[in-house]
Order: sequence, then C-alpha cells, then structure tokens
Amino acid sequence: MTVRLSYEDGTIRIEADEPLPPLPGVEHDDRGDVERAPAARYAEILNALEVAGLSVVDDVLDLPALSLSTDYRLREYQRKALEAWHENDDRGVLELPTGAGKTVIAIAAMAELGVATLVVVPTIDLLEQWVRELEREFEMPIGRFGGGTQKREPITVSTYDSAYLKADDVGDDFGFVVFDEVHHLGGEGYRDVARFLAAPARMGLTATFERPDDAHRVVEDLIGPKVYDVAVDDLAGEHLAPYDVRRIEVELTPEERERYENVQGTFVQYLRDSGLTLSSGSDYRKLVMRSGRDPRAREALLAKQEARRVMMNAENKRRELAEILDRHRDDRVIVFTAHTDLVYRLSERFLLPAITSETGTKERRETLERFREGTYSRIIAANVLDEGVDVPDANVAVVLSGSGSEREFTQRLGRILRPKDDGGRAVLYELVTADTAEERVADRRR
DNA sequence: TTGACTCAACATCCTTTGCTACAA
DNA sequence: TTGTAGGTTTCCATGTTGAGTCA
Repeated sequence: MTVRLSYEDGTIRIEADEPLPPLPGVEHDDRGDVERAPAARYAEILNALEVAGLSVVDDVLDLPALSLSTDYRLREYQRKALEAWHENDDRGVLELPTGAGKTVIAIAAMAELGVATLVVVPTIDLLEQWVRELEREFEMPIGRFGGGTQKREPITVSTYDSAYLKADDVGDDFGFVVFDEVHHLGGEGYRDVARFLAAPARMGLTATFERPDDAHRVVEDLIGPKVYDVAVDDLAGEHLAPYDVRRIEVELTPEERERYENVQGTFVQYLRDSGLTLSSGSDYRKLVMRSGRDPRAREALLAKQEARRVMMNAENKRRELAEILDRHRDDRVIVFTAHTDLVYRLSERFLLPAITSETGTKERRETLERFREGTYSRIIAANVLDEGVDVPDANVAVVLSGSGSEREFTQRLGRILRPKDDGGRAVLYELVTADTAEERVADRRR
C-alpha cells in the first residue's frame, strides 16, 4: 500500500487506497473523504508510517537546500543546549536568561540544518533585531511578515500576529521554525501558528517557560518539551554580571493605611459573605465572572483594585526612590512601575525621562538612544520595557511596583545583567509596602 | 510615508482559613 | 495519620501590542 501526504491549509492530507493504521492526530474529514491532521503532526505521522513499513509519497514540503555558514563560536552552555535539542530530534524548548545569547544558538541551528526557516517574534522591535542579525550573519536578503511588509524569503522573520494571519498559507514553505519568547505560544490564538506549520524542526526560546495558567503544556505538545535550561545564577559572574536583590520595606502613611484597610476590608468581607475561597487564579476568574452580574462582587473587585493602587503607589516609596537615586548618582538606573499615571508623576518630580505605552515610536526610540549614549543616565517606565524591546544596559533597577509574575521579575532583572566593563555588581531594589498583600505578591514572583 | 485612530488579543488580576476525597 | 490535589469556561479594570483603516 502507498500513502500520499500533502499540505492543505494548515493540515496534512493523507490519502491511501487501504485502511490506515492509527496515526497521531489524524481524523477523518467527511468533506473530502480523506484523512487529515494538523500540520504540526507531520513529522510524527511520517515517523509512524515509516515504523509501519509503508511506502510514502511525500509532497508536503518542497524546500530548496540552503548553504549557510556562521562565524559564531558557541559558548559551552550554548553548545550543550544545541546538542540537547538535536538529541530530541530537533525539537524542544531552550530556557536561558536574558542576555545569555539565545539568538546565537538558533543561528547555529539554522546553519547546521540548512533549510528554509521561519523565525516568529512577539514585537516589531524584535523583528527588526532578528532581521539585522540574520542579514549580517548570512549575507542574504531576509524576508519579513509584519510591520506593514509581507515579503517571503528562504529565511523569514514574522510577528506572532502576522504569522497567525499567514500560517495556513505558508505552512509548507519552511522546514525549521524558531519561536522567540515561546511562552507567547500558549495564548489561545497564537497556538494555531505552530499548529498550521508543517516544519519538522522546531525550537522555542524563552527566559521563563512555565506559565501560571499551565499553557506551557500546550507548547510542549506543539514544539517539544524543555530540553535544556540554565539559571541566571549559573551564569552570573562569568557570562552575566553578578547581582544583588535588595528588598526594602516601607510603611504606609496613616492616611494610606486607613484607606488601604478600608478597601481591602470591603474585598475580604465580600469573600467571607459570599463563601468564595481564593486558592488559585481560576477562583479569581470565578469572582470576575460573578462581578458581571452581581453589583456587590463588582464593588469588591473595584475595592481590591483601589487597595492595590494604594499599596503600590505609597508615598514612602517615592521617598525611598529619592534616596536610591541620590545614592546611585553616578550609575545607570531604570525605574519600573505598574501604573502609567505614577510614571508621569515621578517623571515630573524627579525629572526622569519616561516611557509608557502612550509614548510614540519616535520619542521612545530617541529616549532609549539617549540612554544608550549616556545623555540620560536614568529612565522610568511602566511595563513597556519588560519584554521585546532592545533596552540599553543599566546597572541599577528599581522595582517600585510590579505584579506577582515571575516572568516580569526575571525580565526586569535581565535588564541589568549584561556584564560590566569594570566587573561591577548589579543591584535590583524591590520596594514593598509592609503589612499589605504586596508582601505576598513579591514572594510569589520569586 | 506618517500619524491618529479603532479593534482584537494577550497578560495580570489572589485570602490566611481550612472543606472533601484520596493517596502515601 | 498526614499531606495534597481537587474544580473552572467568558470578562470588573489596566497596560500593552500589532494589524488595519483613513486622511
């Protein structure tokens, strides 16, 4: 019996003149009266057919061979990461800290495989960085999907959004796909990108693979499991700057304390009265759903938000920030907050250049450029600089307020870990209001 | 080409007690 | 006895992004 495989709109179409053995992910499609599977299953199906000893006519991919070479010399951990990935049949996720050189590993893999490759990234900024890097390394035109351009080349870089729009169209054009910041692939829509691509070789890159919603399980299914990880502490001192994390507790002012206890009390009282227990994120979602119908639930939720605002924007944090800025007069400092309006208030008070999501592309670029060249020695930002932006290195970070997200914390820490010329230590200050829920939030992210 | 705008998608959003069923 | 996993499904608010549209 001969089995014929072809690619069709994000799926693998399987035709055979006799009944087939069970194949991974394959279902019968009544419309065309054929068997079909998501394109992501291509490599597994091929393998299963081979094991069954069936002859296969494979029309899924028609890829030109590429001759690629790279001058990069991989560091030992980078080489080990690449080996681990090869050992898992060229599939899997590599978890390395920001600044550890993930791009270099992917480029080495591309050179070794020599097939058409799609790189998927979350932001335009990262798209530009990858294109620059790949053009320099391989000296060939690099395609791009995103930022208003749709141009395909044997090596193409795409945003997740554009890849989502084009995946079923170009799913048979690439033999290798690299997902940068692969944790995004857990998002409901984005997972289809990996599903529609037939590329047998798959690499995911991230600094923080696990997701609080467990969606990394889906990523494991589509890309492969985590095959290698190295922690910040393993590289600090040699390949990354040594660092200290200093937690500073501040007290609420009497007025803030009164306000906090009042609104936090409203929230907790509602939980008691309604019999809701919060032991996980899903319980919280339950509360959110309830708030759509129940005015008291809504009131409780708004009270909780107000409590967060009070503790995160505490007056004494500003006083502490003034001291830190004074102490680090000669250092390069990035201040992180969770709220846009606080960014602008502090920007005015301490004359700090500010960046938020409201800052236009041009102004944002200029501010970062001035920070890079040293005209500015300190900047303040909301969540914008957490990920997907090329931020010049600093040696002091001040986390004025943040979420309980481990990812956010790791990314912010990563901003100060580029090795220093003088071998100096980096410092991350974490300002936390005492006797509030923020202590728990801060514990959670660590 | 740009800038301003809308839209959709994604991420975070979490108390401090102690229920119930089941496995070690 | 002790420890721990169990169960949930459409949206209160804020921050952020990319794509698309239009002038």
